[in-house]
Amino acid sequence: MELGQLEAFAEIARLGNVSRAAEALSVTQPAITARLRTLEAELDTELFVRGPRGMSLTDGGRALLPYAQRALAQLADARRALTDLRSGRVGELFIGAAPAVSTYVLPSVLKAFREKHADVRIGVSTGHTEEVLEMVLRRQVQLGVGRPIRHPDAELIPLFDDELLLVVSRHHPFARRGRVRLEELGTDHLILFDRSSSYYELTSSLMRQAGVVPESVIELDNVEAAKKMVAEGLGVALLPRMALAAELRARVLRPVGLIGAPPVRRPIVAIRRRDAGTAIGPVADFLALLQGPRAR
Amino acid sequence: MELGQLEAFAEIARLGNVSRAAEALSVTQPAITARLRTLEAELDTELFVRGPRGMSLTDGGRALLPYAQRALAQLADARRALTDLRSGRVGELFIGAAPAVSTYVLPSVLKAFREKHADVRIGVSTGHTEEVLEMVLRRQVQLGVGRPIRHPDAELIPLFDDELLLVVSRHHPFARRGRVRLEELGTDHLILFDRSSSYYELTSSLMRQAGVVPESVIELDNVEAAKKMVAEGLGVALLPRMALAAELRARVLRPVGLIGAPPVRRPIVAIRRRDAGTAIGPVADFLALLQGPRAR
DNA sequence: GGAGTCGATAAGCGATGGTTATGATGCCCC
DNA sequence: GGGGCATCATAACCATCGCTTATCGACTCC
Repeated sequence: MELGQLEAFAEIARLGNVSRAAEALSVTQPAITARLRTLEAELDTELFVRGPRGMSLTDGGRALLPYAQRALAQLADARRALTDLRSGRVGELFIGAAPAVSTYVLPSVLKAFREKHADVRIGVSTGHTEEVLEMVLRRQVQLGVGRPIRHPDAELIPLFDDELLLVVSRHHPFARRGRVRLEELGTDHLILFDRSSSYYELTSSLMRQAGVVPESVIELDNVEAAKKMVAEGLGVALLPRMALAAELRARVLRPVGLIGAPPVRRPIVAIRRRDAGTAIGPVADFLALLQGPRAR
Repeated sequence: MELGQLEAFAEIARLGNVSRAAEALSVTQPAITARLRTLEAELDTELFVRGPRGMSLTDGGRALLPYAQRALAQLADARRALTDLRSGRVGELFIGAAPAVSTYVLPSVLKAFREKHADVRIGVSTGHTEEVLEMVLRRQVQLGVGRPIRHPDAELIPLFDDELLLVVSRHHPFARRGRVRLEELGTDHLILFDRSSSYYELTSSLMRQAGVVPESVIELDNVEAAKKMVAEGLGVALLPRMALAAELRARVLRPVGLIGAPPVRRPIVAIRRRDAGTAIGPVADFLALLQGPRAR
């Protein structure tokens, strides 16, 4: 039983005529005759009665027809489904992302994605990068976004570099100067966020290396609160740039350059299972969006 | 997209291994590799990721798999359906039959048929042969049974010869003699049935040819009543043998041979549409049963 | 009765898909 | 860490199968 045979069979049944069916399938009439003959031989069932005005289904043919049609329809659907998938128009997009990414990067990227992919189901799970890796490995999500973390089964795709930025309120003396030396932070209140975040450790070590012991430290568990406190003039903070886009644009917070300290960059990567192959469809499109300049 | 390719694809997906799939399909591994490659090329989609421990589905493969499985399942079902149909085990059997056939032949034949074909839907429509022909031509029934009646689209299959039999009650003087001359009927009451039936005309012409004018005639519209009347001694009747099986066996009615008159035989035939092809399945089995000696 | 339609058949050819043999790669275990 | 053992890919060869062209045979319809 071959597809070509079933196709021929279905067309003959539809058109009641071998020659017409051959034309419809863009082959010659003997080819169709042969297909039908071998099909009948294999099934050991006469499918049509050859009459002087063409072909008419036998009971056997009538019994076969719906199955053949359904099978062919399945394959047509399969083609369509794959085309849709490759086009990214439909399908699923489940993302695991680190908190800052989830809060400050995904919204705008997903908004852009949504515009072109209205029919894609989107899901976002937030967790620290280790948890994101877990989600990827367990296939709970197709794509993770976070800092680089090695695992034999995971592939890391660089997206962009995040940066820890020193920000102060617009009334703060640093705001005018634009650049300060690291040691000057010792005289100020330092606002740290989320001890469980990797940024905490980064910030601390930066301070230690410079021999700076901040006069006092406020510790918070989320960036939003930290930003508010800085804006209120309660202190200064080193915060990831990607979390600051809105405040910097609104000039509510001001960035201050650090003299004598290398910029603290954190690569942000996409995480995929190696065995997922080349990304296609929604995942591929979303990945492209993340890598594009818009994302930052 | 070929069936062999889909089969290979499904097997690889199931077994996660090209070599194993090849074994399962009784071909060599390169053949399966080639099938998969051409399938992937045609669909322009990677279906598996080749890992060191075998193959694992990509998103594309995962999307295709259910379609492929459903298509293959349809074809397996198709095979089964045709086998069932050819075996006659399941399906439909709609019969149109002349009244005498319907009443006196079909019950026993259908009983025998039922024993071997419990799952076949059976339908019987009764009508005179002309109506039976109509039913066949309109495809209301797959098979008609009646007397021969020509039509270009109808094929007639001889089944058996029915015979008009002279019967009398067991107390009738003829019963002892076993044979009488046609002319002797003139002194008796003749019971005729159903002026619309072809038997009426047959009987009448027989009488006319012999120059016999029965003393009196009772005309009925059904065979059952005629038999009852004969049994009650109200007269003699020429009735189709197939309607008399029970009474002859029970010796309630006695057959009487006619001297000097050729036996009046009526062929009973099956009627099918020519364009229905060779009968298969339930129809074929039923036809065989009708042609067999049991039917008579 | 001849033209036209329809399917079957024959012969030849090219493509396709199969086999065997071998290569490349990564893992596992000693 | 290196040999053996999986895995899948590739190459070369070959047979088969299916398609095309050309023709036939049967039947219809005007």
